[in-house]
Amino acid sequence: MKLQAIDASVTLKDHVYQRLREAIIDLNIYQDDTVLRLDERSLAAQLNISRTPLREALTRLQEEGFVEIRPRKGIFVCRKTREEVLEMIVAWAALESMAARLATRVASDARVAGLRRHALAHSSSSSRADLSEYSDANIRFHQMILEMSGCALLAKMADGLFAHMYAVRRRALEEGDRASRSVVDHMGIIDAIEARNADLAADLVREHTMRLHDHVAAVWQRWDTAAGAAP
Amino acid sequence: MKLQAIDASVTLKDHVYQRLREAIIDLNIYQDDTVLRLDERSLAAQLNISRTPLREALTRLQEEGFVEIRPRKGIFVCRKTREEVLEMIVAWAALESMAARLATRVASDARVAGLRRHALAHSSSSSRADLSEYSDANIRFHQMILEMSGCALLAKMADGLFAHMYAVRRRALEEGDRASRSVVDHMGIIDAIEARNADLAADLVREHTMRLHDHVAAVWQRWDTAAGAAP
DNA sequence: CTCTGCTATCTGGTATACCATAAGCCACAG
DNA sequence: CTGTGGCTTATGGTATACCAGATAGCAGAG
Repeated sequence: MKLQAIDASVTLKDHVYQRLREAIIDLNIYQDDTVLRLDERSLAAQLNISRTPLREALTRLQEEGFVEIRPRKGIFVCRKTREEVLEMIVAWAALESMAARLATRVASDARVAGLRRHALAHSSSSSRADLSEYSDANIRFHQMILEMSGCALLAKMADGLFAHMYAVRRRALEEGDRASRSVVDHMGIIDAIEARNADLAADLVREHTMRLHDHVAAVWQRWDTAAGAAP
Repeated sequence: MKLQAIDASVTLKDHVYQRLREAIIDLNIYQDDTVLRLDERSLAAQLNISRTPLREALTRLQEEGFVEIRPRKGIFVCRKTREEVLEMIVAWAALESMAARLATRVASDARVAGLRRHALAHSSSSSRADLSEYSDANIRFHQMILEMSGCALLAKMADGLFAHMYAVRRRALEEGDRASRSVVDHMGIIDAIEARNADLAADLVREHTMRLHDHVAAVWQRWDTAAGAAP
């Protein structure tokens, strides 16, 4: 008889953490009049657990910048300011640029071919109305580069940033003809990696991501007034 | 009458977190026969608090990779593998390289002058036996570049990496004539920033940090056998 | 009518009690 | 002597009780 091993390392607090994380990411907090207040007791009741594991999950979420816990005031989902978003994009550009550089050295030809295949398969959707699909494919493209670096930490750190930017990215891509420009950029990046040109690949990735940075900087001035220390 | 506002947002769990973090960083776990096991109850007794805030602090430390919590097994201080250390150095190079690039655009002449002053003040200690002092000054040098970027997130992310590398860096600098080479590198970096040469500054910083990467990769093969999933 | 101060209540912070699993020890059967 | 099964104990996981600050509403003094 063969039995599958049971993973006893998944605890309630881990489940709760993941659930809350997904829920918060799905919120699309920006511009909505969503209630950003979380109540420990009612959350615990909803999830049918006690406050203890819930609080440990919330601690993790605070650590990652998804929520802010103000003692005896409340727990609030964080609304990133424009400056914070811009800084996240800068950090992302830094990480992915390095990833592209490494990829030119360590990525197999097969992986590069796979990247090109992915980019080609989804390039058409940029011209269609289905920008949401293109947005997902676009994120995947960047994740693939990060994975091709062979450096798991780069990918992990970038993923942490991505999580905060799902809402942002959708909106950013929907404006102007950024999508088609994006396709051109992607092809250039793939060519550089394929040619094993480390400096060029790193430069192109950085410039590509920093274009999003400049775009966000130019388009969204309203944000910096939205959040901050409430009285 | 003027009174200083009281910061009521510092809670026990925050204190505990900081204490434990410092204690763990001071451990210099590598190569020691230090006990890596932490016991919740005895820790709580030592700190004279209950387990609840302690556990929340430990959750944060786990999130940051300082400890590993194995359900019903124990809490262990993490010993990074050689591969993990190398990846941290890569990520660090990525972040600081971008920081240097930004610094060439936004750092004031005064800040750059301050950086040069710092580097000059401590360059002599590299030839002396006091490598510990040089190591601290060296870390400070890199932090200054990160701060000069004006991007707080880059600095914050890099600091998270530094914390894990205090033990590593001390040892790395103590071998060979890396210290004197380091001084030369630093001056080149300062010159590039002063000349507002973004590409050069970014390249020099990256290459400088990646030299540490290659050094660690070459010197410490033993690590990759040390840690891992214990039975 | 207005302002002050009390109080009821809500919220997160902390302490404690209890639970389930893991691990080592030991007695007993073979 | 050896191996098995159960018991004891240690450990983290979870639930619950209690605490103190924060907040809003209300009553009474002015």
